[in-house]
Amino acid sequence: MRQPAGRSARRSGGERKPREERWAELIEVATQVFYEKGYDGASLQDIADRLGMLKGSLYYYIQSKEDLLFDVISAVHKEGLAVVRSRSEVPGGPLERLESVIRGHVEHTCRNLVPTAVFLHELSALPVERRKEILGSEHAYQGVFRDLVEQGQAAGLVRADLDPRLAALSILGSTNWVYRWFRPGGTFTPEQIGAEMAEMAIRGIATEETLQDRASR
Amino acid sequence: MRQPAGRSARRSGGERKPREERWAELIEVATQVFYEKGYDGASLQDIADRLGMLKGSLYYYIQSKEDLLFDVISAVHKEGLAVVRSRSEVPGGPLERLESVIRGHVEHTCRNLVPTAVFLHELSALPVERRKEILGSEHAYQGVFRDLVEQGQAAGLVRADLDPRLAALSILGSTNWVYRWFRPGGTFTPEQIGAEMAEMAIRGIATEETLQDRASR
DNA sequence: CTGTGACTGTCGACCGTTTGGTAGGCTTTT
DNA sequence: AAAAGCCTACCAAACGGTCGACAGTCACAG
Repeated sequence: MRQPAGRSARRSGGERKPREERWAELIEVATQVFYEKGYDGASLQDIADRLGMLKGSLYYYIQSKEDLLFDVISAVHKEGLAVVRSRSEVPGGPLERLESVIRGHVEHTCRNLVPTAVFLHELSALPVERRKEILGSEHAYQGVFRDLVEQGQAAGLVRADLDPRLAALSILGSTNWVYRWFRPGGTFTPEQIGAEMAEMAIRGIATEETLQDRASR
Repeated sequence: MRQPAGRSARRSGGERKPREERWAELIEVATQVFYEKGYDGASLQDIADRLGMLKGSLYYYIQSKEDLLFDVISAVHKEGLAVVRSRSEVPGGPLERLESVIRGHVEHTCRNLVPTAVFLHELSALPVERRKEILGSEHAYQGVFRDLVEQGQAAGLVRADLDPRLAALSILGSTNWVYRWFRPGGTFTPEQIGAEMAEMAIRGIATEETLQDRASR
């Protein structure tokens, strides 16, 4: 437990804040700590320390450590999915929509690096039921990508011999991997990454004719 | 600790095996347990239980829990890197080599799902120094892919406006993501996945002329 | 063929620390 | 005076790790 100084240190920091404000801080700090140490490697002590409160006090806000991870993850997931879903309904053909989805997804990942990393990396620390509660029984993200690929095939824009599930997983792989190497202020901007990845993805699945049409525009 | 029955149960399983054999078992079991529970989530007790021995006995083989993870990870990594490196020197042009690398990488991942997953997922549980000891100071995998892309550009086969690092990361992303969804006996075979991913990747980075040449072959 | 001693692999009990979690009381705000 | 926010003090369990004891195995001497 190791309280800094059980004896002499009376109510040291102990700032009192309204519930909502503290809750926001809690989520933020927990996200950061889970990011740095992983869910199992992080202790409630770590989180409490950084908030300037005692471990026991956390239970005024949460019911369990697991709940905390759940809240962190489900928040990012909801947000990310909203971005992707809205982009998938943008005006234009399937390929324009796919491009928009990829760019949006990548940019959102880069701008929310820490929460996204926790989502992608620590989801497996949740028990299956709670995982499903977040993802839906069918993987939602995957579905958006796959649908767009299928629409592209229906319109003759995407190679017909391609398995749409595989294509979706491939694209999702390259975009989801971004959280492993992107660093803000690094060589690339989120927009650059999004744009180039979208371009590669679309060229990867398009028919030759589609590519020529796009080139001559 | 909870020994099954400290009193009555004399040497229960306690099979005695030669060092090498046990070591192999240990690595295998540890890999599996790390896969299922994650490094921090797994306890030496879990591993010992599955080996039919006591926790303390593990220290006849290892110096620390961390060493165990290190050994598990560095083994897969060495193997995987060897596959990729050898494939990168296959006869043919840069694109043929890239295709071979991607196929080899994906197939190796699928056929060594569990160790690969531990490598990709738990590497971050190692302290930085030991991580570098495995990866080399420059990320080796990434280098192989990037080099091939650059060679492709030099030969005019790959779009010149593409950043080779970004292209490498994109390809590596889609292939490394495979460990998250592939299941043996599922819809796709490793060969299928490797082939389709290679095709998508190459089309994604190639110039229009290259694609037409390939199509007319 | 037997006796002996060194070695090897495992046990069993233990240590100090940390963990997630609980309960009741104190203080500040409303 | 009630409610909200946080602290103190505690718990049982689990963790990684240590260490002396000891049984089974094997090589070799007699």
